[in-house]
Amino acid sequence: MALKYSRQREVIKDFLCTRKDHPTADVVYMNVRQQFPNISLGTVYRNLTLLSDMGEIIRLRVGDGVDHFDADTSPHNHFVCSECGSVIDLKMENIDYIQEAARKDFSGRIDGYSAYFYGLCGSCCRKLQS
Amino acid sequence: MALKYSRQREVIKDFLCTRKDHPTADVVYMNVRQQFPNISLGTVYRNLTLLSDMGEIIRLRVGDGVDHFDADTSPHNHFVCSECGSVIDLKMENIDYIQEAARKDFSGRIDGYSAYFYGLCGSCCRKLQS
DNA sequence: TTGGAAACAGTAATGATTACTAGTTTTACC
DNA sequence: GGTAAAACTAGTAATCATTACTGTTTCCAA
Repeated sequence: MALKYSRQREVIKDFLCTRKDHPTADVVYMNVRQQFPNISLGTVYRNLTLLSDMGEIIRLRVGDGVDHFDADTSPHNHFVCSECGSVIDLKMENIDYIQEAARKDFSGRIDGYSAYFYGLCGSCCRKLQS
Repeated sequence: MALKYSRQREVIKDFLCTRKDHPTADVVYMNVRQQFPNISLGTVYRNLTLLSDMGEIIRLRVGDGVDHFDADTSPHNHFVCSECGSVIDLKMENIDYIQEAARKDFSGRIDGYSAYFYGLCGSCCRKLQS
């Protein structure tokens, strides 16, 4: 009986599924609170951690000091805008082969990697031109 | 006269050059304090940020919630042990070409990427076998 | 030498996240 | 349906890395 049903967890997961912008815990909290006014921030954090431990969502660490969460667990990469901070999905070929390159001259075991790209997003690019 | 000499900054940089294990700000502080007992943690943080802004050192964010610093600014990749948390240099071919893959179908501008590998380091591998 | 910018030590504040606690909900079993 | 243990919750306090503030000190160009 390790895991019990929880309405709060369902609502959090459902909310995350509606978003493609990789919200932070705080953004999840703000939004979920509209349907669930009494939910506590701790509950949001606990369930986001639980869901990501179960592999139902992904925790993204893109170096801005705040964790982002993604309900899309299919393999894909991310881009972070240095200007506006938005986190965007990248449509690109799979680059898992970089693991082979890393394994070549390494005595330990490589289980995976974390990679993200940064620069200016399309909309910030346009703004900076004008 | 934007940048002035500072003994503290020099000592911090020198210490970092002696280390290949990518210490955190706190580790730098602990060690530098042995030669410089009155140095303040804020000074360590400020100078690490300054040095990395100038490109003399690199700030590493490997998802453990603490920044690591590296005096080796030549292009190379890093490995993080999931067991002991150590951060290790990887000798591997350059993988900058993944940026081209990312640029292919993207409307913004890609300036760079951040990547690190994780798994078990050599020494933790051996420990877990016995 | 000296004036002002830059840096400093020491301390307080910030902000994301985690831990704690007493009460509530879920669920396996009767 | 009843019930009890385990999981979960809200609310709050604590943690911990990092940054900001403040009054003093150091550096350096003129």
